[in-house]
Amino acid sequence: MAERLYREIGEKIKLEIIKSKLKVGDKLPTERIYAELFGVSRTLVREAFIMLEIEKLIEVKKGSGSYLKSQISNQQSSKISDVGPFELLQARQVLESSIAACAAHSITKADLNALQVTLDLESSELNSVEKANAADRDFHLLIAKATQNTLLLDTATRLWDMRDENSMWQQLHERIKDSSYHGKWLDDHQQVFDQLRKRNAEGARQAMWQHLENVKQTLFELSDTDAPNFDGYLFANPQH
Amino acid sequence: MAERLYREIGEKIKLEIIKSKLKVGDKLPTERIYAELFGVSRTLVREAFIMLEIEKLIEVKKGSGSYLKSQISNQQSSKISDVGPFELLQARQVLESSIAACAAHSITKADLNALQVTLDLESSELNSVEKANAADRDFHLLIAKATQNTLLLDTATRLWDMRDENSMWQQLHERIKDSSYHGKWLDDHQQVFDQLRKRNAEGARQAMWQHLENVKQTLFELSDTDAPNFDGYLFANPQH
DNA sequence: TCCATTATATTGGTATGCCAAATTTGAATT
DNA sequence: AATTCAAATTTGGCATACCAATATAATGGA
Repeated sequence: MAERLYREIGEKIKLEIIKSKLKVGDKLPTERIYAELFGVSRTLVREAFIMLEIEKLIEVKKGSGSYLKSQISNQQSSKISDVGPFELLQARQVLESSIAACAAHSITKADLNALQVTLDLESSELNSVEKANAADRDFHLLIAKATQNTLLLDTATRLWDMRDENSMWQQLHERIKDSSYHGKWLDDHQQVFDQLRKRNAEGARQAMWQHLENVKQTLFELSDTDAPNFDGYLFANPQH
Repeated sequence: MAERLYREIGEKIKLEIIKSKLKVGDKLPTERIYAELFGVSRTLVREAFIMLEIEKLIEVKKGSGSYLKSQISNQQSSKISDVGPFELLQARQVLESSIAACAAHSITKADLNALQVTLDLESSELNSVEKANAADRDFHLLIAKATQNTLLLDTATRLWDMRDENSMWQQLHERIKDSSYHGKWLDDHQQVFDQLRKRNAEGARQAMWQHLENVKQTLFELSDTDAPNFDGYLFANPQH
């Protein structure tokens, strides 16, 4: 474990808030009260409050007190980051296919050149898993960047980074290393690129969708565990 | 202003990291060094470090030091929340239309019922702006929830909440109050609902796209300032 | 020379104490 | 009884001091 103490305190405070049924706008117990309650110094409670403040759950006002800013859900209480890899891929499929379609309208020659460079890098770095992975990330994020929309890039980045935080993905990633799937995905990337160069929005959407469909399929084959429930959407194509 | 000092220190540290060109994995200067550099106590630097840690930018290891966890972009450096309302709406249009299409596959009768209730609420609460606004939020987020995908709901929620943090939106919102646009948007919502009920994915996508197109159009009319650059995408329909 | 062991220094972790802003209280005044 | 204003209290802000874990340097034996 060896987790920093302020986090532990912070989680305890969240539970305390839930238990005492505080509503948005309500005043929280003071730092000193929590300190005594948990048997720690006020410094630690203060750090925990900062954590909650950064998470936008509370608002701290000097001389007045701290106030509940948004309702605490059980999800926020524990770790949200550990969603299944299939759920993550599905989200990426839905969102990134649209981002690719959007990018097809706004992509510039410079963007296309950058993508080309990344594609070349991917094909030349098939041996180094780390390099190939970085290039993979670049490819997807460059497309999001080509939309010229900060929030779309931000969304794509957030989803990608979640992948690396996901514990189950780590395990699956080990097996992907051994396989030769990066070669297959390279073809996928090439097709997405071709559609973008033609500025074909629907083609780009389709290609990106199919690419992530293939990734899901691969992951499915590699995982010996039972597949989580996809509600019949795993292999469904929204284009149909 | 009256912002809490640790935030200020945290931003300064981010700039300092960028200026010194630290890479992911590199070791940061110690808390004591920053404390002396900024002329504050180590406590404040420590609080700033906690802020960066919560933001997943750094990792703090007792007895060893703190390390850069992910590359700091200029966006994370300053306030990311203050993107233009049009950029935000464009992102919502791209993403939420796909989310609606996805939801059309997985939506349950219970979801549809909840949506119906929200629609009724919207039409009955046309006078109370606050209530109508809450219902509006519920409508959009219920659809995201109907995808059964945590991350899609999370994404939609994030985008919506950004709206309220956006300073320019606040001003525009004042004028929307006076207008009767909520009535028009109610029709849009009804159409989205109809497509979802028919489980028509492409219809839902189209309807949601058009709805947010209308919102953009309204905002465009209401804002007397020159429109930001949309790169010809503002009125483009990816379905074309 | 190399490796294991111990001592020292470095670095983050926690507690205590005092300061400043905000709030509350209550006495004085009308 | 209502209002005003100042003193006291409450509450978060910040700094200093010491503790504990880690890393590094020094030491000594093989």
